[in-house]
Amino acid sequence: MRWSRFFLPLLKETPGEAQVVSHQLMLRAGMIRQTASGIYAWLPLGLKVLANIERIVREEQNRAGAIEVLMPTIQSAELWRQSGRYEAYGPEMLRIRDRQDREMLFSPTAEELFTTIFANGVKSYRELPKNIYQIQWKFRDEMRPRFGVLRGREFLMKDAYSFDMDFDSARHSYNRMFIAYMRTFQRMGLEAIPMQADTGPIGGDLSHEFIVLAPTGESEVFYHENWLQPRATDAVDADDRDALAGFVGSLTADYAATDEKRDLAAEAACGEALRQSRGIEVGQVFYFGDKYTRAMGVSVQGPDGQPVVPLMGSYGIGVSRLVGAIIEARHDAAGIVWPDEVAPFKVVLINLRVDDAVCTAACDGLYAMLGSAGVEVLYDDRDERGGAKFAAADLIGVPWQLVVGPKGLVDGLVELKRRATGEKQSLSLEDAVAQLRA
RNA sequence: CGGGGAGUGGCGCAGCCUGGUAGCGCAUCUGGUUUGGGACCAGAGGGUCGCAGGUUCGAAUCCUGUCUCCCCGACCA
Repeated sequence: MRWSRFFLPLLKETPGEAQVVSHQLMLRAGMIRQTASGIYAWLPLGLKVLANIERIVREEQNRAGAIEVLMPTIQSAELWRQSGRYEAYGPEMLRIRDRQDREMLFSPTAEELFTTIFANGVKSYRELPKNIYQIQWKFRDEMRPRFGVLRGREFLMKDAYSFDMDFDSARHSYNRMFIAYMRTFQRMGLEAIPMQADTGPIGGDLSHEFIVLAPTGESEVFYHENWLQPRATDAVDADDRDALAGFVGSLTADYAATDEKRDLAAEAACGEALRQSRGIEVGQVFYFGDKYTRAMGVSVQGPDGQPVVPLMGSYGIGVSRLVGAIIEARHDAAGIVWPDEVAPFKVVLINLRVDDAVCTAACDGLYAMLGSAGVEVLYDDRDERGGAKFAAADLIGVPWQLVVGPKGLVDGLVELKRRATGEKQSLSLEDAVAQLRA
């Protein structure tokens, strides 16, 4: 993409509305614009990041055996009356009336609809287990939206729902999602800590929140310092029920809890190793048994011909929130530092002298070579001074900066710089392309 | 919802107390000089001061109402 043809409105100054660093950087880097309290428009750069996060989430869900669907955002109140939540959910649910004065709502979560769709399509125990998910916009009319996309009212969420015949199987479904979540966040460059958590309005008796440590986080969290070490998540066969249960058990052996679920005895056992900090919740997994299937009269036929009420879990990831959470965890004084897998581009090609025919020819050539090598490149072909280009490249946080100027070209060299570390190397054009291709 | 604060060109702000018809920096446009870490000179465009009502000869400024946004608290992916 040529910068001159892209839509990337950068801000030199921080808008007064933004208080936390991720919000400030998202506005300054031209990723989002606010349109109403807690509601954001996603501009091209932000959308590319959002799509990358979505892709990682999707790949890991699919890998864990979940099946993707897409539900409507607008749902009928009737559906929610069946579970009793239309009244119970309260003012956080945005209620709408259509032209026939029918009561509708903008979905804040989708247990009812998934349960209904499941019940319509699955009649036999032979078809279980099932785990179906979507990545869809939700709306929760929060009392106080804040911190940009970290607490928006409209937000993109991955929500998965598992259906099993018995507790052991349901527990396995839960564990599969648990490990998928660990992998998902690691791929985004985050160490998310699973913490025992309250189940809240969804209900149920087993739940973990996945928390990214950050000083701006809204949750107060307590954990054993062992959690500060990265965890291997590949070392288990997720299809082996006992092995996976053991693995998840060992992962959760170290204490970690949010402030609603503190265990003072466990904290005492941690001794000096107990840590307290703030965190951002990026995902939550719940097991809640037959809460919805029973309320909504859902059953499948068991092996003996008798009806069995399936047991459910639900699993959420805050996809749009992750954009903010990653920035909170990965930035410096100059701007964002994207982890490779979520970066909107792999490299910024910086043409230091667009007025210099040799320099521009070299850049155009590099742009073409990188393009045909399949490298996602943002080509800064704007008529700006070097300093402005470096500052802009640092702000948007693309992992590599390929700097091309007449001085280096005298010796046939360009400079390849790593955004995260500031390491620079001088290379020939061909070597630079080869390195970026790798 | 309770408590606090703010709405003035695209962004950041001053002016308001003590009414006299709007200003600064950045950004934008034109011309020129420049160009390896946010250039310089000259010129230009752009604002019914959130909205409505009131007071006054006259309102960004005073009064009333209203809308929106932000911050702190109780709730949540």
